[in-house]
Amino acid sequence: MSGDGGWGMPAAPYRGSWRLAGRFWPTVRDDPADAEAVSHRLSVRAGLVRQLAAGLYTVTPIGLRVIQRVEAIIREEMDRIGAQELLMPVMHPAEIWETTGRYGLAEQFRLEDRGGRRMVLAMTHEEIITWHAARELRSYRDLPQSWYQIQTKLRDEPRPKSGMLRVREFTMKDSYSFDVDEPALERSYEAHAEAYARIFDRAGLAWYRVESDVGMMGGSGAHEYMAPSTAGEDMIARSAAGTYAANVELAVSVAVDPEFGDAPTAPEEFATPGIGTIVELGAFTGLPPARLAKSVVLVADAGPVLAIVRGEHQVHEKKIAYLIGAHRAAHPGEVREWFGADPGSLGPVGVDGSAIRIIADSSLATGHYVTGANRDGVHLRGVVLGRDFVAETADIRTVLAGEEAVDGSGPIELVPVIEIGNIFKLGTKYSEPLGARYLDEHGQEHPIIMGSYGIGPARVAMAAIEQGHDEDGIVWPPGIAPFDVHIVLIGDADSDQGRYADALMTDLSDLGLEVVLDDRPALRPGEKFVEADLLGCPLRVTVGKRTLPDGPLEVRMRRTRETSEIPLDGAAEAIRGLWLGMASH
RNA sequence: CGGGGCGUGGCGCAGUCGGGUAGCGCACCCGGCUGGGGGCCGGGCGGUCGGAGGUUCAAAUCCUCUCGCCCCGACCA
Repeated sequence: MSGDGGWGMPAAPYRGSWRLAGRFWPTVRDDPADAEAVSHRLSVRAGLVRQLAAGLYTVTPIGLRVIQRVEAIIREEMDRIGAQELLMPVMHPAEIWETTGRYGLAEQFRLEDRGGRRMVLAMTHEEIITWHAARELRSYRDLPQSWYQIQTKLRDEPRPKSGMLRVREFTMKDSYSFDVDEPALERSYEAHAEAYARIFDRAGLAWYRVESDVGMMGGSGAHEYMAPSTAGEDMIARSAAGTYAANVELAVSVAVDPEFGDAPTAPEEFATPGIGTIVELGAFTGLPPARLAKSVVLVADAGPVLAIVRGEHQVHEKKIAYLIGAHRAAHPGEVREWFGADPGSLGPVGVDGSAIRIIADSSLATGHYVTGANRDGVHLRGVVLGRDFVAETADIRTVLAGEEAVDGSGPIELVPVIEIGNIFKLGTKYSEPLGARYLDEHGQEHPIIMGSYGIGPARVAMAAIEQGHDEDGIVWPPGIAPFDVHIVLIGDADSDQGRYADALMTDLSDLGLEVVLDDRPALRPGEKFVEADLLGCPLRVTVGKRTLPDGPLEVRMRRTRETSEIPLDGAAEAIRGLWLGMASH
């Protein structure tokens, strides 16, 4: 499911070529002190962005070219599937958000206008677009519709970080589909999935599509588009063959069973003085973690819960939350009151299931385990689920690298990723409360079935930097580079070389390439080369005194650093040929 | 919101422990040399040390409060 480029054709609209002299292009020699992520460091150093405040960035003219190329690709591919661009306000009346119960969310910026009317700043636009749909779409004849916009969104992030990767104000492409029923939604969803594959391929990213969390509110399906990067905040689990891929928030796997040996006919007590952790217990018993059971006490609204996973696993917060709702860890005093022992010696045997809900991870269904005996310093061996204690079984564990994919496609690897997009079957989550309904051919009223689909253009750009850079700077994929060709002029603009470089820029532009000509006066050649490497356009052409009068012209590929020398005669066509060769791989 | 770190010319930093006239590199300005990988020589401009209050003869340095930014965690596109 991953893309490796291709589709490198420059996106419309053609935005022209630049002479660099006099342009605002604030490069930086040193890494900014507060930047950690590669994309953060390089986007600042290459003069693409400047920070205003935490999570608030200004995009420079040259940075904007990249963003606009990403957006142009998005527009082409959205239009191709028949989606229609519109634009909605960033500021909304609070009442609409109250209708769906989303007024007052922590990340929501809220304000009042001069008349004291409560307003919110857009985190997203489901409410607004559904409000319009409710007024305009009445009949099955009006459906399906797909509407999209590229618009500023604001979220009061608790922790902005990593430059443009996690910010409080950002541009997002979001589309919304309106359909008569689930099969129709499925078609809209698949159309978006195809568009997204083309978009991320054209942007030159390596990416995965993974199953994602639909949240506790339901929704019938969702996928996220993930660009692998160590700067990523998310983690996906993926099989070697790639047929299984999911966000770790819902990833499942087949745990690898250890050699259990024969179980004793009944649990046997043994003393474990001073043992309080799985690591200590493993060392003490000489058993691998997979033969130990870890008991975790949680407190949900409905009461205490004993969650049991194997020693090598962790209780997965979200998975357990699906079962028990909001919860917290039990206090030590509560644990002692309910179990008669400290957290280091807990276990399910003998626990009153009517007072304490017991949930065991499904990996415990086979084998026999060492558990706490609910007496300090005492454990039990040979504990068997179903024989020695009763528990609900469910998948409540985190996935571990090396476990088997559930579809049998091999061992799981965990990959850090940047989320660059998502597609989500909303169903009637918004159409119901906002009254978006249509009449079918029999005059029956139904709620409109919706989907929503997002992409963060700046994240696409930052992910491209994360995936494409070297020690000298950015290595843009051809599809979204700020320019296709970077001409380094060594010498004055008013010289034979200068005039040649200018003419070459014109020729290349006429062939459909976007060119930046570094005609800045009084800069050392070395500075121009260094900054060209930093900016990372796919091709660099050097025009200097060696070039004229007879050539050759030196052309260098940024990615491979390969230099080729081409004759002056037909140079523009030859450069275009090189560019096409790069862009199609 | 919990934990940690940092705020000193435009940028990167030293000076803070052990109070005593604010320093370095780069950038910038002027002159010259240079001109294919952030070049060289000479001469300059520029900060009152995030902010407020306090201690002291004296505060970048000590104390209190406060603002901002970064990183880890929790949370999220």
